[in-house]
Amino acid sequence: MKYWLMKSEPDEFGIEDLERAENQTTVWYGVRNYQVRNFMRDQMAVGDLAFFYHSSCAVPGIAGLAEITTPAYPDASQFDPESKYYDPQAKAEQPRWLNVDVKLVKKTRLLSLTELKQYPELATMPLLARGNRLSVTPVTTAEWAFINSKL
DNA sequence: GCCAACGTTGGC
DNA sequence: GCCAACGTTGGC
Repeated sequence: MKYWLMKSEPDEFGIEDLERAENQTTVWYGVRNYQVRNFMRDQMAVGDLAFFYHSSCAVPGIAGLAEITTPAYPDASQFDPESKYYDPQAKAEQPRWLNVDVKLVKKTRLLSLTELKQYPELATMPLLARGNRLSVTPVTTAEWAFINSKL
């Protein structure tokens, strides 16, 4: 099993939205970055766990834990001209973009980015690397355990 | 295949 | 709202 960190803007979809969602599950759609798509396609598996991270907000940080509940499958929004994630170059017979479903495991206290940066144990996390913009990044077993001990 | 221009992300 | 960082696009 692998561990991940998945970013979402709480103004768009936050941990409370996941809590309220049917089955406390949502489609993690809208990924339009090849590296992230490949993570989902090649490395993610059902049962993997993820930190649910709030980005682009007043206090960015980890807000909860979630579980991957499906393999990667085609992201429907790429075919929807009404969607802001519409990709006119995506073809139904060869979808370009994939998504997975995630289910809430639990809401946690908000472990802020500021606090994450204070732990030397976490210094090598891609999240904390300069200029990192990936919305999904891998988390090591050690990082997963360490962060959980602080939640 | 190079690389400048452009768009997006995301912390501050 | 600013701006650094980075990915993508498109002209050549």
